[in-house]
Amino acid sequence: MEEKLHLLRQHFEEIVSLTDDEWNIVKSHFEFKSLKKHQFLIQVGQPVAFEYWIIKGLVKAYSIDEKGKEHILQFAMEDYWVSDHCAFQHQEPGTIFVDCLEDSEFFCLSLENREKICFEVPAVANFFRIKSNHGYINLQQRILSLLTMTAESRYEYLLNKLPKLIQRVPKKLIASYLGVSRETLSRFSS
Amino acid sequence: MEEKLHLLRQHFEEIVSLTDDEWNIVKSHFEFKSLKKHQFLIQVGQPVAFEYWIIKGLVKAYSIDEKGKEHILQFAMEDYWVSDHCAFQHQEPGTIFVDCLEDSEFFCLSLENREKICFEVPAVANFFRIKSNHGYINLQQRILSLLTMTAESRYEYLLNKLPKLIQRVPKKLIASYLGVSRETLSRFSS
DNA sequence: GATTTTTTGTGATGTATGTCAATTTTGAAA
DNA sequence: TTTCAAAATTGACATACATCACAAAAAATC
Repeated sequence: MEEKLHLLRQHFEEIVSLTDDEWNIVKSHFEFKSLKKHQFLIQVGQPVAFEYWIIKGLVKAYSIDEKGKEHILQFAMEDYWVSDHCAFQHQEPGTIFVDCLEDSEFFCLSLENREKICFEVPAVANFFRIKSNHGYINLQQRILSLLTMTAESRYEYLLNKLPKLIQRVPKKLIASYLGVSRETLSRFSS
Repeated sequence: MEEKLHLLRQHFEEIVSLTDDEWNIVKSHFEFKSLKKHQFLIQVGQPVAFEYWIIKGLVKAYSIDEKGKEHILQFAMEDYWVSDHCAFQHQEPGTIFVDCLEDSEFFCLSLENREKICFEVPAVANFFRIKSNHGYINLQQRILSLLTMTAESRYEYLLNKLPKLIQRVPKKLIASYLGVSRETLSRFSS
């Protein structure tokens, strides 16, 4: 476990510096969790007690529409954060599903604990501020890609941006992430 | 000007508390700017020196594709923040345009000053952290709406969510925000 | 290793939405 | 008030992509 916590510390220290004392405060506010492939991290209607940092593994966050079709909001793997941020932030029942595409391990942070360490250790507030800002920028780019690009060029773009991901994830899920039917994706060239 | 700064303070204090001393530090790091309708706040290829909090007015943030078509990333009005966050964060040339749909006034915050007040006044780091988080949640919902909803229901949804905006903005811009042609939007019922 | 399930590929067909063009309406400027 | 430019509407037609159906391939499970 010490090794895993060390990875988390590295993750923080990519953005901000922490003293050993600060780190000891921070790390004591996380819980460990491990799930097998196909198990759920978050479900619609259930409480969303945590934000999760992924130690290892791969998950998908998605919603299901009236017709039962799955729409993927995010893939998240090692070193990513994932949650139903909306439900988590407002402490409301989940609005999306998150489940494991591979056996996965997480460090879990409750809202209470997050606010606690953000106010006790200012560097942590800055860490999450900067992380959240990066996330915002990413989502803006995804929105632009949905507005400006054809399904095929979104696919090419993703192939370039996250080639490793494509290999770990069935194409029908990639299709669902891109907002295109799996049949159409299958007709694309590369 | 004191009145306008007071609005900004209120904006911060909706999320975090600030002592008078803290506020004096914070406010000294903002600059005032005023633009007329049709003037640019940010242009592609130009430096993006600031993030802007809108005191009054209305702007659109958009990119222009190879065919010269405009795609609206965001409308921003009173009490909103706007910038080319990506270019701003990395201090690179702008990748989008932001211009005024109405005469507008702004408080401007440089990257250097933002980082300064975030590290000098922890409450400010928390303010931006929480704001950024809210922004992230909003963008996630917009992505879901682009993935799951038809153009028509996205329009209805927007009518409900931001009725005031619709009245201040020509429909062809709404169309561009929704990712639909103005002709198609014009054929929708309500 | 055999069997079942999941994933992928491909054809035929339907549909939402885009594009082009012309007209009307609205609103801003003089 | 008149004039002019921008915005909105409407029709005809084009197209990217969805859907349905079925078959093949690959992967998971027993």
